[in-house]
Amino acid sequence: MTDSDSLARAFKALSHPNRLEIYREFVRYWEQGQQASIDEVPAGCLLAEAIKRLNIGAPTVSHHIKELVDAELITTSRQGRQMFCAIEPQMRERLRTFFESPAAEI
Amino acid sequence: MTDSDSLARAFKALSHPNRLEIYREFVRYWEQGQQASIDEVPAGCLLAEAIKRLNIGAPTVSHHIKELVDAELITTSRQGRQMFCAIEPQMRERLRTFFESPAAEI
DNA sequence: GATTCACTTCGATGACTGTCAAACTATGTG
DNA sequence: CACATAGTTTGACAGTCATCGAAGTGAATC
Repeated sequence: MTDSDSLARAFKALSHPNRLEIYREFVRYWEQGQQASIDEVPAGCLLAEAIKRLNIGAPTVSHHIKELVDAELITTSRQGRQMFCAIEPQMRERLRTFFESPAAEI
Repeated sequence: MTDSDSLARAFKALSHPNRLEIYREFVRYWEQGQQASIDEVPAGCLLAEAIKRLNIGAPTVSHHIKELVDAELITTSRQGRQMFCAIEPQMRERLRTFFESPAAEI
């Protein structure tokens, strides 16, 4: 996969308002977690909230999260029946530098 | 339009490899122009090249450029029958800061 | 072991997208 | 005016996407 392809894939994952909202909300939770020195976020409360706030069903949220994972924007893990999500700092950084020098391939 | 909507729109515009390539190529030309202290790029040569390199037709390129304009990633103007394109620095900066603090609304 | 919980997978559907060929517009050139 | 150039608009089509309801899975709880 070329550099442009993986970038395009990440942008695509963020190209839908609902998915972008989910990503932003993860970042919000995640940043709180960082302050408390844990690096993962229990997804449950967020997902339940996202389902309510964004007015979409659980299957759709599940699908959106998969896309975020496939685009390497987040990672997930499980403990029991809870899902945990973490931001992928590398991709976030890659995307930030893209807008500093969009022409540069990495 | 909410903050998330306009961000999502910009990401969508960059979510297709061909469109991303066109944007990157504009940035490349634009940065050369900046050094020569002009702020616009004659699109002609680029578009002809894009059509060849990316193997897509003129109507498709035209369509892609419109999407980039609608997303406020670039602006266009005309002189005679040549089109000129310029990068929108505000949007580029907005997107860069997004990846610094994705949760922050602006 | 039956039930609840927290998702996930499947199948379907309506909407959107990328692409092209053909026809069009507007500007410059002989 | 006729013709070429540079890009646009239109209409169509195949492919992708967001969403849902229904059914499934695997872990905790009773």
